[in-house]
Amino acid sequence: MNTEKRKFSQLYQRIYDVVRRIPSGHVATYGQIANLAGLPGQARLVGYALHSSPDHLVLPWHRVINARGTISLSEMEASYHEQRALLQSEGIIFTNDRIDLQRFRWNPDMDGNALD
DNA sequence: CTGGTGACCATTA
DNA sequence: TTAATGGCCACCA
Repeated sequence: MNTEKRKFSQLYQRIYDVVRRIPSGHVATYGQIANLAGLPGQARLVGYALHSSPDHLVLPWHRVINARGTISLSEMEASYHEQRALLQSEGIIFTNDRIDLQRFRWNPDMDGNALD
């Protein structure tokens, strides 16, 4: 129906879907999300989708960072500090504004299967 | 239709 | 280590 302003395409939904699966205490990169959403090489789209992510969708958007392990926002923006605070509250550790991806990156394979 | 933009990324120097 | 470059393509004016 076109009466409803279609701000998000099915593509966005796919992206939001993956983002929703990131567990607390872990992070994923934009590229990683793109791959899991079946959109390889479309990291930028993930960023775009999150940027325009509507408020009524409750997403763990703060768990998505760039491949360098840093927050992709300007420190001048309030959302930067918000993201950082949220991550820290989940146990993520920042070292010089950088997160150790080796340690905190979400591994979707062990999402549900405990293969300890 | 066209052109500019971007919460990105891998590669190269 | 940082900096520059090309690629990617949905979205928007």
